[in-house]
Amino acid sequence: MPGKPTLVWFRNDLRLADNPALHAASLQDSPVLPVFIWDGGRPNLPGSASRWWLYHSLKHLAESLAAKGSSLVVQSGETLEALCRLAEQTGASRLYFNRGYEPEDRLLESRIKERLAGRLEVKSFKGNLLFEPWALANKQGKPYQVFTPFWKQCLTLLRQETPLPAPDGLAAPPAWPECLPLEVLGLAPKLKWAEGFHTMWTPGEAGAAAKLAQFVQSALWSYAHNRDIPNLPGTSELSPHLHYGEISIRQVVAAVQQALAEQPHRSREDADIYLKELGWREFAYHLLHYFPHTVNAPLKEAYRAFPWRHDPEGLKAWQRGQTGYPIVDAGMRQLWRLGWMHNRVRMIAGSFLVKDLLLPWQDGAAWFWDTLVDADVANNALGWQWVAGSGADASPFFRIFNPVLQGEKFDPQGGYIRRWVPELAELPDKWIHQPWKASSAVLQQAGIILGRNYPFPIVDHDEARQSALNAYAKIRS
DNA sequence: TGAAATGTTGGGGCG
DNA sequence: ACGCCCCAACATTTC
Repeated sequence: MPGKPTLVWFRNDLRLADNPALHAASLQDSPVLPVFIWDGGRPNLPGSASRWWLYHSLKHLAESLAAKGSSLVVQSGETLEALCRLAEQTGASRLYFNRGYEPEDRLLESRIKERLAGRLEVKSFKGNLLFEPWALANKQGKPYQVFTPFWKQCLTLLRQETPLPAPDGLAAPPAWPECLPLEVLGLAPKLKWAEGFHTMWTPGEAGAAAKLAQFVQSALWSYAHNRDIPNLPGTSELSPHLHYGEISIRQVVAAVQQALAEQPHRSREDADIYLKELGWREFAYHLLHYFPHTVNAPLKEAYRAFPWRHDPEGLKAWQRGQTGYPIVDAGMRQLWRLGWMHNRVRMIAGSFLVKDLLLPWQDGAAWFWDTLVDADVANNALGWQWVAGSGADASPFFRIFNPVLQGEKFDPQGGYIRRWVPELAELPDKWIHQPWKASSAVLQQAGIILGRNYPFPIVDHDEARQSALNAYAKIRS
């Protein structure tokens, strides 16, 4: 029987299908030893919501591996130490993994190769992006800072690729190393907070595949319009699955391409717009790779001098969905309940924090990091810097969302508000996005007492807009 | 992947 | 019939 085992190090690629590292390992005529290591000391440790997801995803992965006659070896501790120890204990001759793209990942991977390459074959694969950050450059040979040309190049390079199948079976090693029960990692939240997450999410590869199939069957074909309507399931809802690699980006693209090929009458325009959104994800990783400091600091130097306010009460009101602006509050409460917020509302709520409250985007990024199940270093930094106007190809600072107009435009019947801010449910459409303008009779009729069961606006948007423009003027010249 | 401020136009009321 | 004014409606500029 077989030679020495191949260690397959699982990270943000918690799937069996289209997993290049696992696939390559399964082709070797030797046992496969899947391993996951929880390093509680690493930077950018997943936030609470993300850890909830990870716990369930690992559980699912372990079951899938068991069904293939294999097992997931779970350990905790410093990653390099754990891998060395495992290599030693198991006598492994190979270490395979899919590359990660956070700055710390790059560093860790090179340390692993340095340390282990003499003793076993260390091989890494591209599993999580269409184009690795360093694979693309503009005509001057420099990293892109504008999305459109970046995406144009992506499209010229994009090929129809067939995703790899899941391995039929995985040969087990003669003995399994020590494995921690998942519960020991302390990933699941102690509060009941996350219980509602299950109403929307099924972490794991099967849940991801189901979401993709559902999306390609329906919402994809009205994506151009419906993706902006927060009260509709108009988006793919794949972000957390993609973050943990329960589905690969290549599988998603292939599914869209295949649907287009099989149903030529379908709207290519909608599909193209969706693919472009995936392009923003690629762009985020590209930027993170070349400008790693932008996780915490603005890409545009001038923004370092921006006169942000200090307002713990305002921040708290925003976090709890008590700003008095219904669309903002609805978004923040959806986030708390589902670990997710519709993208249109992320822009509105983000703009409100940064431009109406004049609070640093890093505060918003930190809250999102802890509460989003799809929290992702690259996407979070890109999204917040876009909102704040301080990033690459960002929304100009003076582009300030009006929360009332945005609400009226994208939630005209107020269904989203009524769902997430139930105390406003009885208000007529006309006032649902600006309850403070309703007459006292209307408010009474709807059972609302402003300042009691729903707050007055914590800032006046028109005044806040002027303050924001004044603040912006200070850093402009 | 905004919104407000400002500018322009053209139809209709009216002396 | 004509010029003048008003002001939607739309376009452009500015933040």
